Amino acid sequence: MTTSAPPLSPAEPVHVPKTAEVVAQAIRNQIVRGEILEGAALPSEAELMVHFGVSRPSLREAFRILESEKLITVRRGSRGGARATRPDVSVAARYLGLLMQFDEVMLSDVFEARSMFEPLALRLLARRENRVEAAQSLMLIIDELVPGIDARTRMDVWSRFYVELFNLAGNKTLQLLYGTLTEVVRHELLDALVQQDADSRNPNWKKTIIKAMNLVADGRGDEAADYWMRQMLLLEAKVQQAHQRRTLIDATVAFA
Amino acid sequence: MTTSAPPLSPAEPVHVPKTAEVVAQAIRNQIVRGEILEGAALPSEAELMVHFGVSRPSLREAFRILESEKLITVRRGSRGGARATRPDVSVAARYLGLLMQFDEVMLSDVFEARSMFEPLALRLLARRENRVEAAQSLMLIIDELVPGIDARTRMDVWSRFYVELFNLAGNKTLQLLYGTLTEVVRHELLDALVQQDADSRNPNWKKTIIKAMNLVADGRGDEAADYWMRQMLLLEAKVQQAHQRRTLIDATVAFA
DNA sequence: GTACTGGAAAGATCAGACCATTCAGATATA
DNA sequence: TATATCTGAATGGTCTGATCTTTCCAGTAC
Repeated sequence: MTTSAPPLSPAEPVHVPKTAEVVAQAIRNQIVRGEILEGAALPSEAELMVHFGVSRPSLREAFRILESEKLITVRRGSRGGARATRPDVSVAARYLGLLMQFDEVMLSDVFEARSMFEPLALRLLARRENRVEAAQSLMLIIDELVPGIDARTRMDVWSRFYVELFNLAGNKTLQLLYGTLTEVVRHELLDALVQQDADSRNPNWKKTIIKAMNLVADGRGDEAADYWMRQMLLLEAKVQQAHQRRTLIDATVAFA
Repeated sequence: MTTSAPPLSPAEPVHVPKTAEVVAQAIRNQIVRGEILEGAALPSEAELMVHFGVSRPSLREAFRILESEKLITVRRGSRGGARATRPDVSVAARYLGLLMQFDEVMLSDVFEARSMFEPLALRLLARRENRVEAAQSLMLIIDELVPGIDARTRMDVWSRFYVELFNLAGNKTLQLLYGTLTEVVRHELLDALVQQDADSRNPNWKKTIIKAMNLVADGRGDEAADYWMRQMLLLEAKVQQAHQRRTLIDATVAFA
């Protein structure tokens, strides 16, 4: 007799992994787990082929995947081959940027989100024991913003400031996300700063920072955050005009 | 005569793009720019080979890259081929997860960051004109949290609540980042909820939400955010114990 | 009209070849 | 002896061609 088949749900297309994916996954795991150290060389293509029992094209497809994830870099020539690499936020930023382009996210939207992160860092920092020294070291960075330096250098200083801010704040996740967002709008940031040059020398920026840092050092994180956010909103108002209605897709040189 | 070479900076190895990368980039651009619509089929391998003037292996390497980015899906058989796909946060989440594993980010760190996002959404929402209706619709979702439902369903309700919260808040970037973070800790979230089941029926959760929503509807976003955050810190204290010192790498089945 | 079946379309994988790059050691030269 | 140059081996980059597998569609039998 034939037992009638049980009713099935609508159909769920299972993804059959291709050889390259499987191989890439295996290598990825080894790297992430630390079994292959950063900078260490992987076996040669020939060895990996026999190890995984796959042909060269399949192995190379796996390499391309891992390369696009910046997990490996491949060099040719003698003593060449694949080496494990430390991935950075640029990859995550690329994908987030992609998603944002699909969603037609506006630049102003990204800047808004970014400016909401900074107060979070201030709050966290104000809760830490080393807040006084932290605030001081941050002000040291800001001190480098002497009048007359060019936009490029200014951006570097600001970058270092924020990296250090989130670093001291102590939440690595926030730090990563902020870094990713910054990477997404990196070009626009530079533009904004260049434009700012035309506007003013903005010496009162330092005062803003100093006041916020003092609040942090006093452990008054909420006030620091509020103050910072209000100041940022003022800046945003300016930047918004420049980025009004612009989406990421307009801004991206699209990896060209 | 030989002019002496000018002094060079330390040496910056230029990345020579491989054929597959170039092809992948070209296709990616077409997809992102909307020249290839979601779900639309790309030309067959044979056609793309002549179009880009590359061999089959190179083209296939490009396919693997795009596939790993969820920009295309490839089906075999008659009427098969590559089709454009809408990428989702899972890809970004995978990479962020990778980075976090490298940095040995603790789970508690991710949860902390995640819980700092929600107040941001409340603040934004309280500034919007439709805040009253928004708060009401959000409470409708929370109403589904009747006693006795299982953890899986509860997580779905919570997911919908947060998706809708960030949706109504109006900042797509924040929404994306929150979604990404949630994806990163998806498994642990379910665990946490299951554990919660053992703890209590927590009927006072609803009260918390209702109070926060009322504050939002009143346009008192700061208070709502503060209140929410305080409540969340209480929860975190519990969850922290479970996740104490655990890094993402412990938690990840590592794409296995 | 329904169920089965054969073929065509298209990707998955492999095998082998040849080219290009890089480094190290050998060689030649000052 | 020291330095510059050459040469070859190692290794990845790319291509050509072939075979296997999956999938759909149309034709055929009942």
